[in-house]
Amino acid sequence: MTAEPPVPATGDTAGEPAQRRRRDAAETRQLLLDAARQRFARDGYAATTVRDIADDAGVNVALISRYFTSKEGLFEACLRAAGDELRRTTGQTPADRVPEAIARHIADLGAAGLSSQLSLLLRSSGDAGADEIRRGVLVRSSEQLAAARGWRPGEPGSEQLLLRAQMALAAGIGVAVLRSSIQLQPLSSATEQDLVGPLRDLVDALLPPH
Amino acid sequence: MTAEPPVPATGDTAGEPAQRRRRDAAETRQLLLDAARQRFARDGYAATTVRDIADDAGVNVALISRYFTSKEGLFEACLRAAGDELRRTTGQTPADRVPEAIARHIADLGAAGLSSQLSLLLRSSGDAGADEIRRGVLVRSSEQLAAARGWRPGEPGSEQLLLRAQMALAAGIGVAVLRSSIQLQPLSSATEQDLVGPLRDLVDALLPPH
DNA sequence: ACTAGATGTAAACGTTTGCTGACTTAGCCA
DNA sequence: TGGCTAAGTCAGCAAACGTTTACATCTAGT
Repeated sequence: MTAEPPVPATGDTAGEPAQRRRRDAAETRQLLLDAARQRFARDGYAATTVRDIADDAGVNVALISRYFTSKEGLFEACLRAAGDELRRTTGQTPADRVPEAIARHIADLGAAGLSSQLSLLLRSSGDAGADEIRRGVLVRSSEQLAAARGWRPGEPGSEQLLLRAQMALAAGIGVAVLRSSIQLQPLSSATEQDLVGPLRDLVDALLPPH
Repeated sequence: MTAEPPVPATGDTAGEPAQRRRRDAAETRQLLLDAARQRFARDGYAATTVRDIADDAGVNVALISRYFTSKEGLFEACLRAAGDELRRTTGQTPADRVPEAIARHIADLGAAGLSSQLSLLLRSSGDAGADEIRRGVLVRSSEQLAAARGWRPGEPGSEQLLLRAQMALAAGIGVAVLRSSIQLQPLSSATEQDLVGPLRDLVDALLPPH
């Protein structure tokens, strides 16, 4: 459904961040989105309750239904945000800088970290619509990654390259989850510097620079 | 009434021999275990209901509490079974055959497949005890994997090797999940032969044969 | 200043969840 | 056979879930 909540009238007094309104639909929406992304990424969809999210955001539960129609709608919004972020990374990164970019994503364990957006991508919601969004995000990201190493759609024999790009993506997501969600040591406490070397080896082995 | 040993120790899953006891605690336990492993791996812990599991196993719900105390107890039992299986693979495999072994695990997409046991390892239950078991399984498996490439506990500078082994494990689990749970194409329909090559490159890059 | 609509609140709805206790039935031995 | 115990069934509880409804309060435009 394209159920759009009452459009947050942010058009007024644009570019006025200093003046924080006490009632700001756009800000409330964003608070919910941030809280939900963290919860969904860390605990999974089913284990996360809408009351948890609302409490984290410091906001009333009913506003989830108001702004995102339902819990599923909120999850889909999180997926889209994570997909945009990921595509931005894999898209506008020079081919030889991909391992560093992935390492930066994975290493960022902060509360609002990019790592949680990676973990989000393998949390299933049980909702068919969300699954489709997630697949689309992953397909596009892996295609961008493969393209950076010479893959062209439909080219014979290039299926192998796409497969290898997807495995590299899977590896990155796996590392992100074992770090943030499972908290496996010493992987969990490794720094970005610790990760970038092995990741470079990994990516270069799967996708040889051409 | 033909006398039958009290515990037939049934090993088969589907094959229904004519002489199946109508009341067999050991078999019922195993039916529940198999059904639970599949459900937990595919849908996650929180999204799986005990009624779902019982229905899949063709067994009454109350028997879960009887045989496994609780839903969490059943999950922990699944985790232990998956851990034994994984440790058996990483443990008694020659160092240079590790990629093949991992590929075999990942490629097995059957209903009672080994792949689902890999996916199980990154499903969180929200239970502290289960999380500890999972961490233990992953730590031991990664140590075995690292040891096969020369890692020795406590040796200075070998932390790097363990880290790389955990990343290889993470990569394998990530691939398994994207294949079975997310169903990402073409990764999902790749055969064992398709996977073993890239996996060999991946493992060798992370853990150079010494 | 007044009002209409946007924004937020509180409480409850109906459903589903994991789990339990009392019950019935099958299997086995004396 | 009779009877005792293991194995399985059944109905239902209390809590938690997502969602909705009715209401209160703030903000913006006139």
